[in-house]
Amino acid sequence: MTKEHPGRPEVRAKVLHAAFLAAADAAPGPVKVADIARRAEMSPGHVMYYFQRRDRIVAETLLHAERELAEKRDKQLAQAADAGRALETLVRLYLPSGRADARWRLWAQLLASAPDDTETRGAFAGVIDSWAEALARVIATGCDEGTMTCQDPATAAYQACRLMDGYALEVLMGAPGRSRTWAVRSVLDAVRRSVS
Amino acid sequence: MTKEHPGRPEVRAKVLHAAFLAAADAAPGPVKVADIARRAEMSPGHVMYYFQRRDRIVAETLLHAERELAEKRDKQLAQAADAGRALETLVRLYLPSGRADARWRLWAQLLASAPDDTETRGAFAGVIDSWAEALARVIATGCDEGTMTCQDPATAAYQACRLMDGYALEVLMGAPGRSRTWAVRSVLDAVRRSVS
Amino acid sequence: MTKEHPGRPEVRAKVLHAAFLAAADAAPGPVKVADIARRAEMSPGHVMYYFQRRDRIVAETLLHAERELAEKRDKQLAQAADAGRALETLVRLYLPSGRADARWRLWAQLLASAPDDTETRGAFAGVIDSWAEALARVIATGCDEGTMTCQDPATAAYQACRLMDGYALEVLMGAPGRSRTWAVRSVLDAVRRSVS
Amino acid sequence: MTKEHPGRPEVRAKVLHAAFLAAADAAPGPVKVADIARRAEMSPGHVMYYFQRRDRIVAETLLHAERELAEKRDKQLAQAADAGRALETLVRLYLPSGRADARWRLWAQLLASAPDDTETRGAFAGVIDSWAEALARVIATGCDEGTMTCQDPATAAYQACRLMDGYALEVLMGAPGRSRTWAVRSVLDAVRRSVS
DNA sequence: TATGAATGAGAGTTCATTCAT
DNA sequence: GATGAATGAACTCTCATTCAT
Repeated sequence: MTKEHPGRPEVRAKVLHAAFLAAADAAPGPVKVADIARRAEMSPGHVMYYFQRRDRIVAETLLHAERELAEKRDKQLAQAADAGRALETLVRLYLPSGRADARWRLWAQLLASAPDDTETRGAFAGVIDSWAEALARVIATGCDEGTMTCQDPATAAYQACRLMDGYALEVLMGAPGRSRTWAVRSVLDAVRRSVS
Repeated sequence: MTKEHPGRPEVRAKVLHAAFLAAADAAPGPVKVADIARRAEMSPGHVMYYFQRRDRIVAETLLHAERELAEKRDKQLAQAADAGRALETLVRLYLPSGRADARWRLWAQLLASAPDDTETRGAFAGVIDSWAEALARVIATGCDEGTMTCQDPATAAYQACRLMDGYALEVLMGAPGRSRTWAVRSVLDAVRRSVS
Repeated sequence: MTKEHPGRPEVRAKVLHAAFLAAADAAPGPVKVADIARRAEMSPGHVMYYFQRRDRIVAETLLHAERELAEKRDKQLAQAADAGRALETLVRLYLPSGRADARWRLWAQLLASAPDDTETRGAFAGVIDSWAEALARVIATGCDEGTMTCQDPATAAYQACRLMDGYALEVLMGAPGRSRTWAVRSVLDAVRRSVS
Repeated sequence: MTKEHPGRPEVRAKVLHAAFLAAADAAPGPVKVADIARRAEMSPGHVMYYFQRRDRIVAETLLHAERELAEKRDKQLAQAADAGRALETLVRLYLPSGRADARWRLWAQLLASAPDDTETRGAFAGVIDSWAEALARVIATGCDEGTMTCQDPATAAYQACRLMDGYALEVLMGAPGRSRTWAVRSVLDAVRRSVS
């Protein structure tokens, strides 16, 4: 899916990185091609040469960011001392860092004009599920360790991810008191209880 | 807060209604003032005369829609035969009808460029909390009836709402298999289990 | 000329006064009807009922302001101890108080879109000339008093007025150092020298 | 200051030229971007790509026109047979050609909404002063030639320029009898007398 | 590949003016 | 006379996208 694209992959990556940074910026609305180009130190025309439509940039940036984060996540989970620590790690990685979290801003932009083609939608579904699967493995490990109890880790994990989504929205909206710290604690409380 | 606005309140309501309908439309991106005006059968200038900034329309439309839905919700909950039915009613009202659900599209647009002023943010926080409170009452009733068990209805209700948010996002993204029906069933399952 | 206008003259005067105040306001551009209406504590529609076109308001406001100022001027000149004092009085009244001087701002707006009809233009020519005539009388008096020397007071006065116009523009442009004080002193110097 | 602008300088010049022509047009009010674009045979968007704000176009157009005129002026002054001719040349170049003089219309528009930033104001002050300096040189030359007498050419020149400003306003207002010819003659009379 | 000038459609917004009440 | 809602025409400005070089 990332194959058969024009241009050198390294340049594409540079654009994607630039778009990610641009998303975190003060600008509340959609990321602008010109902003991305400036950050990537190339011309807008060149950016468009790589990604024909602007929304592709947004979509692929998010996809790229999620893939990188998934790698990081799996690496950290593998190094976690126990399932409890792993759970905490995962939650911290998943939830937004605050109102300006680039990854979640991209999600919001994507939602505001959800892509039409099923292929892209499928790719995002995969990304979403990968978190649930990772969490399921953590829970399963916890069960093996005897620190957690769960009859259906897959379902529990999936629902925990949906719960995190909900808390993420609260953080993004930035209502008073809905900070990242609050969200992390709330989610951890809820998930721990559900697997105890 | 909604007071002291220029123009007759009935016309404001008409605009709000038009904006709501416009949001549900095929149009992928943000609602356009011209679209709203056309639906309300007035000129764009007139629309701007009532709401000086476009984002105010979006915000107030969602607020208005939520208030109306809250009324409907409370009415229906009052008429529910028992807490079980009430729960189902609430979940069905909360979750999006599908990818084109106007209310949830407005939420998405709002998230994509979250308002800066704390006042507006506070208003939305209130709207969000009102659902949790309603659900808490349902759960409390269920406990009284003996059909539910819950030590902390408020927290359980709040988390159930966040869970619904997460499922709502899935429906909005429209991945294959993530239909409204699936979401309703999944949420009901989860919530019932948590209060049993 | 001020006759045969619709509406009570007192209301017209109120509008004119409001427009004058509005011109002095922070707003750099042309005075807006809505601003005038707000200050006059009436509706925009009502303002338009009195003055059919916006530019008429501007023109009549300036005319009105000039007439009032002319009255004030003549009164003060009559009370002046001698021609020297009278000269100073006149110059101080004529020159702008600063960058936000309402009267001069109105002149600037008028210049930016000079009226087409000869009648209005004639009225303004009259206003302009009235200053020259007043100054001519001052100079003549000075000659009588023996404190000034001038063979052609009318011409000298007219040119002095044009000189003041030029200095007024400098003050309006607000270049560093071009303050009202500087303008007053410069003009007085020049005029005194020319009639000595 | 004029450097580091986007776009080729030749195109910028074309826009400036178009804006200058547009200012002279029948249109009474401020120059419109669309008019400029049409004359420059480009799209409004393109015009905005070169000058991000409309008022910059006005300001830079006038600045550009003044610079060109200054060049022309200095060239003609250098070729003038004597100071008397030079004086006449300068006055003719400075005064408006009539009510529709583009340069003076731009000045009027600028005055009607004087720029806020000191930098721009400084640039205009420079332009204004350059005329006074040129005239001062003419007068100095006249003194050398023995055809003029003046103890302080700088001040005399500055005041002569202010006098011309005043006459220019009269021509712009277009009162009956206030033609360019009249203004030229009047100014020349006055200035000659002051340096004789 | 790479540039960045050029486009053009269209967005939001403003505002004088009108008109029903 | 008086209101202020309603209009609609314009205007400036933005921005993804294209294209000649």
